[in-house]
Amino acid sequence: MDDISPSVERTAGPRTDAEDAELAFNVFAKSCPSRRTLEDVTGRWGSLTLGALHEGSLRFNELRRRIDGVSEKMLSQTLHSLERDGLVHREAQPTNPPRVDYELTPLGREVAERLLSLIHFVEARMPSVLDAQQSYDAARGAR
Amino acid sequence: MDDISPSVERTAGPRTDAEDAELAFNVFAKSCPSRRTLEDVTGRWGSLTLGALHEGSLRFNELRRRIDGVSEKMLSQTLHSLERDGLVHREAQPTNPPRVDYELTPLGREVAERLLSLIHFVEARMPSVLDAQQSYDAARGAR
DNA sequence: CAGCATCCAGCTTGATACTG
DNA sequence: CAGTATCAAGCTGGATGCTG
Repeated sequence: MDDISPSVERTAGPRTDAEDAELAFNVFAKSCPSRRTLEDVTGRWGSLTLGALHEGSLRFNELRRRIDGVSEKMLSQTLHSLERDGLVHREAQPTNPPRVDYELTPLGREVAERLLSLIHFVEARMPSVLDAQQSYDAARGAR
Repeated sequence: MDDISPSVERTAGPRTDAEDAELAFNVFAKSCPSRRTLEDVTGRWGSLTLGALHEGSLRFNELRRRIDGVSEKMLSQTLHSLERDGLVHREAQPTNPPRVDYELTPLGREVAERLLSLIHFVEARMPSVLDAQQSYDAARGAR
């Protein structure tokens, strides 16, 4: 029940490549690797990093300033994950002082586009969300 | 510099409503409320909950089973957040045993669509991601 | 069934200090 | 500049037990 290969629950019959991909990697299944990747992408710092890089390549400390509140450590860690997933490319120049640029890969760009669609939508609807929160808080727990 | 109202950095001049919304609520700013909401939406359990509810309304334990690995506590907490943000509607029937259905609000549905676009894309490209991970691991730290 | 309250292990995170 | 290393602390999240 806890098999190695990508989690799958299928019935039978032939399938298209598209079906295959979606069925083979199902985020709703606990042990599916797509879950980890989705978390890298949507995580607190991952989403903001991809969002920032969508506008163009940035250096380490530029990213740090752009993403208000991220620590050196978390940014470093986040960039490693995204690079490992093949979403971000790291370009280091062996100069002194060192200069390293980070930019999205083609795959990363596609991911970032979908992510930004979500981010922009949330930003645009914040007034509605804030209203809902006030109603909710007014109704129940003032805590 | 740490003001109360939604974080803004603008130059000047008139603006459209759309511009207004995007500029007023900027996730890249640490203290902007949109950041919290984005985290509710993209968080580990929030994203899966919205994804699951996109296919139709579900009861508490149906959700629990659907989202492999979520605990009672986390699901409960997640649903409260999403309800508070106005993305999920809770419909309780005062029967015995109790029956509670959760479903997306219109706003929640729009968010879920954008989220699912991202989720499906990631699922579909997992083979590429897995390849990238292997290359990365092979090159550097076998850790 | 649909939850809430409590406890606590441990992973994540943030400061700080140090390296190339 | 671009990170790594280390350590304390706090929050996340799981397990358990109970309520309506």
